[in-house]
Amino acid sequence: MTIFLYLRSQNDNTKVMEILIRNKVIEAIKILYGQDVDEKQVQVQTTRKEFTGDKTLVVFPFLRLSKKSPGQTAEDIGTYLVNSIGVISGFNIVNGFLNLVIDNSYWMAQLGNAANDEKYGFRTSTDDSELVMIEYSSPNTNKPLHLGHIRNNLLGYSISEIMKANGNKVVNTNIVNDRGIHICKSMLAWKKLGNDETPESTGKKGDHLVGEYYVKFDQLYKTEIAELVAQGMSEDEAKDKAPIINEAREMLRQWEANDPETRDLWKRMNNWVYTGFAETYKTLGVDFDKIYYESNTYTIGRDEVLRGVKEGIFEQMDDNSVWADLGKDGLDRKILLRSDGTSVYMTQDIGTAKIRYADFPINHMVYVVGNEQIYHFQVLSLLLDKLGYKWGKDLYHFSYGMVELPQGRMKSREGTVVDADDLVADMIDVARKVSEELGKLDGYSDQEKEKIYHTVALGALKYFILKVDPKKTMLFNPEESIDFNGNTGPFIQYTYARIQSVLRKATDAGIVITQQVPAIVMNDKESALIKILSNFPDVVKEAGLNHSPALVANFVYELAKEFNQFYHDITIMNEPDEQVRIFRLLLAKTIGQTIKNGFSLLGIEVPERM
RNA sequence: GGCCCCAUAGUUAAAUGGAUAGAAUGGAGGAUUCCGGUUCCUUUGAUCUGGGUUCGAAUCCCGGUGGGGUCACCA
Repeated sequence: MTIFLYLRSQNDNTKVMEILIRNKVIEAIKILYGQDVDEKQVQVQTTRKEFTGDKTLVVFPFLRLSKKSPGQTAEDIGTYLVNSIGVISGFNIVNGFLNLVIDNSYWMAQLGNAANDEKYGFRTSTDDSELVMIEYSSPNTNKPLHLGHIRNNLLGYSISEIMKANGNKVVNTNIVNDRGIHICKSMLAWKKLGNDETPESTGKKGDHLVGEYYVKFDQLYKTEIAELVAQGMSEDEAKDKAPIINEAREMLRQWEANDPETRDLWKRMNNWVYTGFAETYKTLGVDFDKIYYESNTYTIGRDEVLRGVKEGIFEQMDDNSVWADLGKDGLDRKILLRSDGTSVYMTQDIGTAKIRYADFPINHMVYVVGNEQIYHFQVLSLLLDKLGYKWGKDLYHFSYGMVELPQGRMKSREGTVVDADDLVADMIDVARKVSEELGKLDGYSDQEKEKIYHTVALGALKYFILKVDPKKTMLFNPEESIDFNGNTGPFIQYTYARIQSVLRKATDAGIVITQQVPAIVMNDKESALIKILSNFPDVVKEAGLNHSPALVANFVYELAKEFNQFYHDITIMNEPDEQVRIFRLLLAKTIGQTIKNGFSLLGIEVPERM
């Protein structure tokens, strides 16, 4: 049959059927009505499940070409398609929608494709694949990671995996905000109040210890402001004149001047933080190919800004501060260097961008950063463009919404944050409790059990966050801990574990599951499963185009849910016909593999038992 | 105030301009001699508002309302 030859000739087999149908529809309209039709007018989509059929053609756009009723037009085209495409075995018409029925032989072949490909749905990169650099995480070294960072890290990692699955070469990068006035604040507070406390002496995780001093700085600062205001100073003036903030500013100048004592303290405290971060990253299962530090890139940014001044792109004021006037671009004036010559965030990002493009042949740069920085990236893109970098305009800011608590926004300075480490620890406790009640892990060692609790806890957390549209602000209520039932990670992990359990039983019974699909007559449940399964390559592609982990999450859930219905209604191991039994085992195995592949795009592991 | 984003069942959330707006959770009721009861089935309940474009609008355009962000010599 032509369709199968066509399939084999295409490495990229997404939407093959839709494309074939579309081409035949164009042909049909030419032959039947003598008219040319625009490709975009031919809409072929998957039939909604309440109707009979597999693919649906919308015939409304053709009515003015056919000059016939919707029903008659659909009848004409349907007949033509049945005669010209072998695997279309029939059609029905409902309200101007032409539903095409595709023969089971086609779906059998689809299962064969999937079953014989461990990386079904994924494309591999080649020498001429595009290089995508993805920046995510981007922590400050003055406080530990919190729930907001978790959303960032999970999105960044997942987008990276999705881009890889679409055949791109990917470099995961992290820019560490390791310098600046905010870092000096925690250093200063430690110097004043720290009594030489260290992670070792206190038993605290390094990033947590440093974070405590950042909070202490803010408390001191607020006290001083209140005192000055009490003496009759205005709030704004007090904020500027408070002794401790001026000490912090002086410390930043000392740091930029390479003062040895300041630099030593800085290195020491940053190293505490890095040790802490490494632990959190490991727990979350995220990693980076290349880490940049702003302490290394800000000078490059400063040089770029000064070049801009020389070339008349930016202006230097009498007090030495440097500004970009973006009035003509519809934006405001933006400071690039302070009057004391020190750098700001924007300066650093200019330097970081420049060095990245020097280090890698980047085709596509993605910044995974919260939506409160939309303006920042708009400006960054413009500034780089003005500085003469042709890629400046191409930066893609993947912005995502805040994570809010029931009482509102998290504020690290006020200590109202959900700490990343605490949250994960809580999730693991819940997973342990649920698992112990079920007792499926009896006989496992404590170490094996802990590994599974970790997998399930992280699965719950990651799925909970990634299934939500990244654009949307999400509410997280720590009181109602994340569900393990319904549309959740553990539900899908459970489905996977269940499949593995059946496969183990089959192996124990000496059944060999061949890669060859047995030629049996499928029932409706079986073909329904294959139809969902065969969408996977397309979902991977769409997820890549839209940078959307949520599409993958929805797909995997749909697949798992359909499998559970199948599993509930139809026996696998008790099926008397051996060929049918093997077919079902192969189907189950392939679905398990696809769940695993889909979840890998979300950074979620699947357990063999749970 | 300028600019940007968001608005769908009580709650969390789907839907390249297409059919009767699809799920989960919660509530109510039920099934399963089962290969893992974290399963399955039934029921309840939603597109903020007013115009416009279209054969067709949750979706696109304009005006409201509500919420959030941003416009720092913070990052």
